[in-house]
Parts: sequence; C-alpha cells; structure tokens
Amino acid sequence: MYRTAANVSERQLAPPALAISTVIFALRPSERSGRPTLWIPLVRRIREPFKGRWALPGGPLTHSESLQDAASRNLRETTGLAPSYLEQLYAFGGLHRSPSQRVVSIVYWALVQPTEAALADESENVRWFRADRLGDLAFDHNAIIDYALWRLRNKMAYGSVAYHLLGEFFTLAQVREVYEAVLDRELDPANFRRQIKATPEIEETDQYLQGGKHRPPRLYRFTGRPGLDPDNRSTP
Amino acid sequence: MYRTAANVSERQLAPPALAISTVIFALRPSERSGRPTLWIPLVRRIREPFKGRWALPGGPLTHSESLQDAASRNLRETTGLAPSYLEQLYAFGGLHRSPSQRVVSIVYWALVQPTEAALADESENVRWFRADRLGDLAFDHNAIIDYALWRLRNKMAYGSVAYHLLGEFFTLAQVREVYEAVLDRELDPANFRRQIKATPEIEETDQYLQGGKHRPPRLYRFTGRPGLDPDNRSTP
DNA sequence: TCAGTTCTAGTCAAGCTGACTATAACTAAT
DNA sequence: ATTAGTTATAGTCAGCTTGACTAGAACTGA
Repeated sequence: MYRTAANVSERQLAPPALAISTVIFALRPSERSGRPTLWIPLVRRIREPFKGRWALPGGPLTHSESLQDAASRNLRETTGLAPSYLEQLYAFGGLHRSPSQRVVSIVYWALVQPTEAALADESENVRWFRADRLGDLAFDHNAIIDYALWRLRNKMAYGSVAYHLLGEFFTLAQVREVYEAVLDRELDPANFRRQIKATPEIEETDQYLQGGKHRPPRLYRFTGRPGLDPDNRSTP
Repeated sequence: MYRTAANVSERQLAPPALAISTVIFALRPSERSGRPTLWIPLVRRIREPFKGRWALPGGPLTHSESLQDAASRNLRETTGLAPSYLEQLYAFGGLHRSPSQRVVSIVYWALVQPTEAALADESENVRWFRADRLGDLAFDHNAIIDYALWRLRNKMAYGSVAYHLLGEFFTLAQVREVYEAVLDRELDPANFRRQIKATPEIEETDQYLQGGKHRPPRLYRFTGRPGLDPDNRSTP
C-alpha cells in the first residue's frame, strides 16, 4: 500500500489498462468427508505488484478476440482447462484496485466438469484452493470471488447451471450433492428429486449406476443449453 | 460498413478504446392513452462513424472516477438527469462493434423519476424515444437496449426496482401501471395489491391522493435501498 | 339521489413446498 | 440363505402462494 503514492503523475497520464480475468469453479472431493466441494484454481503472481501472492488467472485482451474468447483462451493457457460454462461476471473499475496503475478488469466466471478438473495442470505457480479457504489474494480478488460465489448460488437456485459441474450422465443424488456443496446446506432427498424431475431439461435414461453398496440409482442427462447474456444469445 | 476495411492495420496497433454508456429509462404518459410508457433519451452522433444517427449517451472514462461515477457524470452532462437507480449492465466487447476502432463499452442502466424526466434537457441533439419505437441506432445499441429491457423486466419481476421509476409517494395503482408498462401486460388490481402489500419494503402512509374522479387511493412509500452488485454493496 | 368509477377486502380452488412415512432394491455381514 | 444396513424412490399431508372472481366502500358528476 506504500507503493500507491509512488507514481501518481504516471497514473494520471497512462490510459486505464484493460484486463480479463476468470473465476473458475470445479467440484473436487473433500479430503475428509469425500463429498464434493467447490474449488478454485489460482495463479501465483511472478511480478509486482503483489509478487508471490495468489490471484485469479487473467491477462490482457488481444485485438483479434472477443471478451469471451479472451477469457477462455486465458483459462486454457494458465490452467489447461476447457470450461463447460462461461459467463461474464462484472467489470471492476475502482480507482485503487492496483497500486501501480489504473486497471479495469472484465471478469468472467466459469464452470468445469470434474473429469476436466482432475487432469488440470497444477504446478509451482498454479494451485487449486477450496473456495472457502483462499487466504489473502492479490488486488481485490477476494471481493471478486465473493461476488462470483454469490452469483453462482443465485444462478443455481433459479437457472440450470448445476449440470455444468457434472459429467454427461449423473444421478439425482449427485445433483443434490452439487446443490448442497454450493449452497452449503443439506436438502431433503425426496423433495429435491421431485423438483428436479419436474424440470423438462432433465431426461431419464435407462441406465443405472452400478457399483455402489446399495440400490443402484438411475442415471439422468441434461438436455438444455445455457443462453441468457448477450454473448450467448447469438455470437456474431 | 465499407469503412471497416479502411484501416485494418491502424486497428491492430491501437489499444482497445474503453467507453462508458448508459441506457436510461423513465416513464412518460403515452400520447394517446395517457398511461405511462417507457421512454429512453438518446443523443445524436455529431461525428463519424454513424454521424447523424441516434445513440446511447456515453463517453470516455477519466482517471479520477470509478466506472459508476463515469456513468453518472456522463448521464448528467448529456441529458441533465440525476438517476434514482444506476446499475452496471454488461461489458460489450465484440470485435466489430465500431467500424473504425476496437471499442469496449461498459454499459450501465439507469432509472429516473418522472419529475426528473419531465424537466430533462431536450434539444436538437438529445431526444426522448419510446422504448418500443427506437428505429435504427448507431453501433450495436439496439441490441444493448434489448438486453437492458430484458434485465429491467427481470429485476422488476423479482427485485424492488419499480419504485425508482416513481416519486416518493405513490398509490398502489401507480405501481401497477409501472409493472404493466414494463412487462407489457395487464395485471389484476386486487391480486397485485395483495402481493405488493405483502412486501415489507412498502410502507402505508396516512395520506390519500385527492383530485381523482373516484374514491381517493391511499399513498404508500418505499423504504428499501437497492444494493446487490459490487458497486452498491459498499462503495470504498 | 343515482350512475359510474376506482379502491379495497375477501373467498375459493389449484399448485407448489417442506416435513414426513413407507416401500423397493441393492450389498455386506452373519 | 437370511438379515441388517443403506440409498433410491414414491407418496401423503398441511401450509403457503397465486390466479380468478365476487362484493362492498368511497368518491365524483349528472
């Protein structure tokens, strides 16, 4: 924070920098309970400001790509992930987000399926964190993630976004576990399945998941496409 | 559209320009029916590209102001309006939004109260349009307004945003007229008032609106603050 | 005084939700 | 082979919300 005063005049002259960042969510089994939990990959900053601190993956916007393309390229380059869902979150443009320079960040949020998440790159400078145990991140990234979490919970309650955290086939109990992990409270299995079965986007298959220590549950499939924001309406 | 090919190389070099624009909504009585309708102020472009066409009010981002401040300054300068509600809509960054240069627009949407809207500047280059009769606007501004309308309808159905289109005191019938104007369908008066009266943010006053040709309706007051997006949570 | 209008309260059936019970279908231990 | 344990799945019931509708209250203007 001392750094702030260093180059006020520079800051007045340079145009505001434009960056794209992404909050990436995936489910991973908890170490203890084994039940799915929300995890977020972060990258370590290798330059000032906030050198050494963890931050959201991000980078500049190149001229040949749309905002969404930039977000998804970025995501691939830093973490090796291909998202199953990608949506714009918010444009953050507060004056003092970065001590050195005025930066406007257009932030996206993404969901990746567990298979993807399992084989994601992890290295010295890329690491996954539990969404509820992030520590102090660079810039205003803690606040950004809080907002992304709020949005995810909201979309989950209304929209049909939960399925993008699962594979192609899933049991209703798995869907419930997703809801429980994200909303952080237990849900009544019977009532939950009644609601889910009432949504037309969920299709019953004639497959069953074998191998459990109990009655094998039926597998279902999601047959809806996202689509709401301008980018996903009809990308020109 | 011919213009597009003119200076491809220039475009590759210059950094993407960052602009702030705002979709402003207000209610005005319809010419014919007299019932309130949604109107939007637009400004005429005095430069290429799209010279002479109508467009959303907007402008550049200066260094000393946040995104929201830029939107509200802009709004004041171009239309003389002070909004009662202001929220970020979306960041539009398609490659071909502007034929001459790559422009990323962070768009806000605003609601203004009828008293404000009545004394708003109108001139050769600023004019109000009915939201459903806009004609062909500059850039992708038709699509932006469509999205803003979608968002307004959505927020209206859930949130408590309708009251920002009204003055401090209002009758329940006026609230209903707002809903009817925005959602574009008639609502049952009895059921509607039951719902509104159930929301805790609506406070009964002991005033009545006199002067009608019928039983004078009671006046109510809205006692809630907006608050949801990062800007409005706690502006630092 | 009465007709016309809107305001306002209330009723009723249909649908959804949360809490709960009960049975089905499998595995693992006895 | 039987039984206990576990999850899957269906169903019931009361409480709440919602849409359609009825009816009276309160004002104005003829």
